Amino acid sequence: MAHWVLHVDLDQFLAAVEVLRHPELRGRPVVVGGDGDPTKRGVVSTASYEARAYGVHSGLPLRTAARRCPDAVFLPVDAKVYKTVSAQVMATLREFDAVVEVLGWDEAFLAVDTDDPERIAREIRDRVRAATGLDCTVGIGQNKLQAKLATGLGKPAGVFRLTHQNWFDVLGDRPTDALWGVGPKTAKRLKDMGIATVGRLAAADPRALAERLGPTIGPWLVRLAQGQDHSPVHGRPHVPRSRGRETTYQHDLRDWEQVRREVSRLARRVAREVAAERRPAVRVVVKVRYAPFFTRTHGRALEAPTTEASAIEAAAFAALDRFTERRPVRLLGVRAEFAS
DNA sequence: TCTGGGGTCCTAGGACCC
DNA sequence: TCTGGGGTCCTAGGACCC
Repeated sequence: MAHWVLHVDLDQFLAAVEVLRHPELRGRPVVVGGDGDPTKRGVVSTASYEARAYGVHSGLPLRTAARRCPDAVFLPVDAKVYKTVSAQVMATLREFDAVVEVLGWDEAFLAVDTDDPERIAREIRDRVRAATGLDCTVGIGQNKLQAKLATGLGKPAGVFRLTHQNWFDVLGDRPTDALWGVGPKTAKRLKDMGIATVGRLAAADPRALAERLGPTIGPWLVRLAQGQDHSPVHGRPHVPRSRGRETTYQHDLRDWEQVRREVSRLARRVAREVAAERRPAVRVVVKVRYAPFFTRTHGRALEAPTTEASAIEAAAFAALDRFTERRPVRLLGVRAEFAS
C-alpha cells in the first residue's frame, strides 16, 4: 500500500457555521469579522461565496467590504461556537485509520496508507457533512505541501490529487506566491531576481538564493518549488510557545498614562492565561503600533520563570519604558513566551 | 478611508566569552 | 600600536499563515 497525505479544509468555515445556525442566511452574502459592525476598525475573517462575488475576501477592511457589498449580512466572530464545531470535525477525522495533525479551526492533515486515496477523501467529505452539515475540500498529495496546495485546486467541496507527476503541469506557470510559504514580499524579491514562476524557481541555483535570501530559506524555496517536502504528519497535541493578547483601539490613544493602564490590563489578562496553562513564562514582549501603522516591539526577560501576574506586569512595564516615541497609538499587545 | 488577532519560524546584529 | 576567529545567547524585526 502506498503512503498518502490528505489535507482537509472546510469551505468558508466561519460563514458556513453562521448559515448553519441561521438557515435564513443561506444564499445571501455573509461576512464574518471583527465585532460585526462594518463602521468600526476590523477586517473580514471569512466571506461566504456569495460575498466573494463582490470582491469581499479575508483580510479586507470591514469598511471596504461594506462599500463593495452593502447588502451583505455582517456578523461578529464567535470563537466559542467555531471551536465547538471544529472539535466535532476533528473528532470525525480521528475516526479514520490515520495520523491526524490539526492546523487550526478548519484544517487538518491526515497520513494514510491506501491504494485508493480518492475513496478515503470522498468518505471524509461525506462523514464530515453527515456529522456537522459542513462542506469540505480534500487535497491528496505525496507530502503535506502537495496535499495543501491540492486543496486550493479542489474547492469548493471537491477532491484534487497533486503529485510529482502533475506538479509542473499544474503549477509550473503559476506565480511563486502560489506556494505555501511564499508571500507577497518574497514573491517580489524573487521577481526582482528574474524568477516569477514556480517553474523558474524550481530550476534556480540554491546557492544564489542562499546568498540573497538566507542560508535556510533560499535553498528551501527551491525545494518548495520542486514539490519536495519531508516534514512528517504528526499527531502530537500542539504545545504553545507563547501566549498573547492585543487590541486595536477604535480611537488612537494619545495619553501615555492611558497606554500604561492598557498595558497593565493586557499583561494581567495574559498572566491569567499563563497561570491557567500551568507553564511559567520566561519573557514578556510589548508591541506598539503607532497611528501611521508601523509597529515596534520591545521585550524583557523575566528574572526567573514565573506565572505571577505582578512579575509579568512589571516586565511589561519595563518593556514599555523602552518605547520613547510619544506618538498616538493604534494597537497595544502583550505576549508571554514559555521556556522552549 | 484604509489595514484584526492569534500565532510560528528565521535572520541579523551586538554582547560576551574563550 | 594593533587588535583574530569562533561559538552562543539575547533581542528586534520581518515574513508568513490561519
